[in-house]
Formats: sequence, structure tokens, C-alpha cells
Amino acid sequence: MKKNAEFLNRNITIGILSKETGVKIETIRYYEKVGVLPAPPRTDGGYRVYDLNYLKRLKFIRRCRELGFTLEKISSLLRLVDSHNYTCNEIKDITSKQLSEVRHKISDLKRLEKILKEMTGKCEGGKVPECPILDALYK
Amino acid sequence: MKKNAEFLNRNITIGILSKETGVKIETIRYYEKVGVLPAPPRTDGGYRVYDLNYLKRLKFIRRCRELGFTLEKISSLLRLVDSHNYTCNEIKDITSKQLSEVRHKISDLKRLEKILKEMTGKCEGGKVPECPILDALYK
DNA sequence: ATGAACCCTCTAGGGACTACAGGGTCAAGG
DNA sequence: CCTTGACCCTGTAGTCCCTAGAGGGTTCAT
Repeated sequence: MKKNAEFLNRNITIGILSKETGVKIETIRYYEKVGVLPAPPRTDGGYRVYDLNYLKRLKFIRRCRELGFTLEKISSLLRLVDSHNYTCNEIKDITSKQLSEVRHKISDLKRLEKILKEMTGKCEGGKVPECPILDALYK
Repeated sequence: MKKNAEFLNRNITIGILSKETGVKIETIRYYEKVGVLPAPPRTDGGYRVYDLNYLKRLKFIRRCRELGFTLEKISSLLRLVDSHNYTCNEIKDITSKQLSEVRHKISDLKRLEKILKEMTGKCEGGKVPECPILDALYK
């Protein structure tokens, strides 16, 4: 109906934002409350009105959460987005800290991937292989 | 002291297990309560006694949590370890689902890594770069 | 046998959501 | 213009995954 037109005109309600991002309405309001998503403007009646920037930001937050970052960490990543207010050294500080965490996560996930791939491969002839999953992340 | 000798003899107390894995004692007990870590045998006085298998399992659980898996997912992964009760098809089903999720996470983290690395690089001459971090996971 | 270091259970709190309850707003149709 | 159903608002309480603390028992080297 009209809703879709509003979306194209960038008047995004919280319900549309929720559907577009897969983040529940209550969670969006929670993110606003704790400050990781800025408070948007409101209609006269008090409804939140978002635009495409909020959409981007929220998708980013959601994915980072799925990748195991805390809201705290995500906030410091998002500070880079608004980095006009920060000095080069502050940015280098944030990025280098996040970089080592990201790299650690990648290497662990790769080990997990290898094992899962091997297991799927071995599971062909109906016989159950000895399971090496624990060793994958044991190091 | 004697503690270390006990460790070599595989009589691992909850405190040693905690130190070895970096998982807090309370969390270990919590994992037992919710069933993701099996209840170990006890001494006459009621102390938990672990061995190297518990150590492996716990390290695995911890790292999976850091990688953003729920305890539920981890349980289903661990069921593979005790997979004598499962058919090959069930195992393939679980592993391939986890595999695609893991691959998705890796690719997202790599995009994030690239952006962070580029930003650090650009932050040289005292000027702050434009931050393209939101686009990294936006697709 | 004793004391420091360790462990036990139980309850309560925090972070990150999630699910109502009770009520107000919006806009399309009559 | 007024209704009506879909949508939104602000609480508050509950869930999951831990984490801290109280109050008390166990272990073992000396």
C-alpha cells in the first residue's frame, strides 16, 4: 500500500525498519535506549521516523552481534563512522584493537570450517567417522 | 605444588579447569546446570573431579561462544562428538548447516578486516579518513 | 589437628534482548 | 468527518548467559 511508497520516500517507520533488517521492534527501541542507535526524529504523534542511514547502521549492528561483538565494541566501531570528531590517533587505536580481535575470530572460524568440511566429506558411505571437532578449537 | 602433579595425573579440580580454559568457575557450574558440559564425578566431600576430556570440551565451548554460537548450537555440535547415536545423514545435516553459517561469518569478518586495515593505513598524515565501515557489512 | 586455600549451594544482579499490557496514532473507506 | 483496523507508544516483567557474593564445608601440607 502506501507504506512502500513511504519507504521509497525515506519515511521509514519502526515496523518497516524491523522487517528490512530482521531486528525486532523492541530490540530497535532497546538499541536506542542504550545509545548504540541514535534517537530518530518523531512525528507530531510521537512515532519514530527513520531513513536509509538508520537502516544501514542497524544492519551493521545486527551482523556484528551475530559475529560475536558486544554492543560496547560495536559502539566503538561505529564511532569510526562519525569519525569527524576524532583524531587520527584515536582512530588508529580503535582500529588496531578491533583488527586483532577480528583476525583471531577469522582464524578460529577457519579451523572450524576445515573440520566441518572434512566431516561432511567423510559422512558418505553411511558410516559414522571418529569425531575430530573438539580438537579443531583445542589448539 | 601438588596441584600440578594432580593435573598431570588427570585429577583436575574446577579451579584448575577454570585457569586452564579461562572460563570462570561459576560459568563452568552453569554449563553443567544447563547440560552443555556433563556432570563430572565427585569426591566423597562433593568436589567435582574433571579430566582432559572435560578440558577439551570446555575450551571448545568457550571459543564457540566467542564466535557467536548459542549454547543451543554448541550443544548440537557437541552431539556430533558423541555421535555414536546418530546416523550419517543427521550428522551431514547439522554440519552442512553450521558450515554455511561459518563461511558467511568468515566472509563478513574479512570484509571488516579489510576496511579496518585500510583505515589504519590512511591514518598517517594527521588527517582523518572517511569511514566506509557501514558498507562493509551492508551488501 | 589446624589453617590457608580451595570447593559447595543458593540467591541476586547485569547485559542483551523479548513478550506482554494498556493505551494512543494514522490513514483509508464509508 | 468519523470510524476502524493496523500500527505505534511507554512501561514492566521475563529469558538467556553469565558473574558476584554470602554462608558454610573440604583438602592437605605442616
